[in-house]
Amino acid sequence: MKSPDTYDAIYSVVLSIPAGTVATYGQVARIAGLPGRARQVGYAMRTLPADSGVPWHRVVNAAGRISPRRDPDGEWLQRKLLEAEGVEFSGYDRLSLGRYQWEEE
DNA sequence: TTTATGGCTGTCA
DNA sequence: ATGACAGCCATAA
Repeated sequence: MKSPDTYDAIYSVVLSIPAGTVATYGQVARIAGLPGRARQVGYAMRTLPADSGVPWHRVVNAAGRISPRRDPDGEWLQRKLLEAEGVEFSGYDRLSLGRYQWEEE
């Protein structure tokens, strides 16, 4: 792999997101020390090992929505997982960022 | 190696 | 609110 530290930092941040809250890709990227690399965070999620134990569902895009990924079922799964943590959705995939967005330490 | 694509973001029309 | 553009750069072919 190219930079293990990068992924490690990303995972670490995502793992730090409290249940019932969400964070944006850009936010995670910045906290992980990767400003402007939100996309790479998304890639990190995409290539996530199924057994990584990373709560990727707590990461949403800047609009407070679930990003349309390649696997249509994941979108549904993510919403379900978030609802299970107490996050309310306004529409099919929308949620109140102002209320659930994670405030980093 | 080069190219294309992508779970994004912020700005502007 | 929606759509187009331009940066960011790792992964896949």
